Amino acid sequence: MADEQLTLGRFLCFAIYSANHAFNRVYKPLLDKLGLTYPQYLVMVILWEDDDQTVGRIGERLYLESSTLTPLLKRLEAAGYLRRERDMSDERQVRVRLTDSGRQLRGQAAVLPGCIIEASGLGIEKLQQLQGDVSRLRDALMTFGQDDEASGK
Amino acid sequence: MADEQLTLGRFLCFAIYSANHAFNRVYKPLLDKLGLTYPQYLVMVILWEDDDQTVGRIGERLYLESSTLTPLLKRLEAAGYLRRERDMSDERQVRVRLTDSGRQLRGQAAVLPGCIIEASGLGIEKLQQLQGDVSRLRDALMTFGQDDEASGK
DNA sequence: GCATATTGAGTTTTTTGCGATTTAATCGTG
DNA sequence: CACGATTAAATCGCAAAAAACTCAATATGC
Repeated sequence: MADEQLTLGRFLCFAIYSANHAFNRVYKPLLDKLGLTYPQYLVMVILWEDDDQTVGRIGERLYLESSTLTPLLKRLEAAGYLRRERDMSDERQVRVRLTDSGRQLRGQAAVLPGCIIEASGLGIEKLQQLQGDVSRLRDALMTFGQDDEASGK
Repeated sequence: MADEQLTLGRFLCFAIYSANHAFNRVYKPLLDKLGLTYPQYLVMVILWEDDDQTVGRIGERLYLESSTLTPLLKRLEAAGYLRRERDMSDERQVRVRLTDSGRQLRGQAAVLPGCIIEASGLGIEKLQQLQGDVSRLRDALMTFGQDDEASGK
């Protein structure tokens, strides 16, 4: 029973870990053409959905700290895809906005999700269900972490 | 239809990406006590299952290249958990073997999977099903990548 | 038996990611 | 208003991961 749990628990985390790698490998050649890395692509996706967000808000959605995002955003700024400007009314915040070049990239990136769906070899329903299950798992894991902090300290 | 695909494909990869992060965060405090990182833990798990493997074989099972594994294995060697020795009969290969200290670590790591199962908040059946689904997704993505190389080049 | 191809690890460099600390701006309270 | 507390982002230092490339050992073809 204990051994059974051992095996199961180990393998779900490994399945997620290796599936993440596999996604990376499929995305890599496609993203190379756009000059983006995978985390950079995720930031662009967020901005294509809602332009003009603060660093903190982007971090909330991607679960990343400012220490990770700041250099990443600077690289995207250097590539000409976005601008970083202090908010007028609250100068602690930095607002991130797409440039024309960044908006144009969206068209070129539009083929990506289709490629991924094809590569997954799964139907839309199954993909949708998996996305829901994995997202709920993530939320449970994150909640657990917070509980731990609250009770442990 | 095209837009629907866009959203789905994007979010499944993000669900996996963020779930992987969440696993990392849950594992981190537990692994810190053992002086291991998450990928280092995965290597140890493989060696606990089958000791005395080559770098290449470990890479096959974890889907990692030697460029990733070599530095990682050197750190584990420096920590005293394993030894790396050239194979006598084929000196291109390096055989990786646990030390006594590395074998002892298994006992301390035994609590981890239970913690992860608890953190996931899911039942054994659901975990098992998810593990299967995500593993199959990974295999499909990897097969696609290989097809791509074979036909594309 | 020798030249070439292939294989297996290692090296180098860039990006990612986190924790701890720092700086600057804003908020609250007296 | 002024003081300290809080917030947002940036910086620094570090470990890790991934890709491109190199190097050495073995295998293969002639």
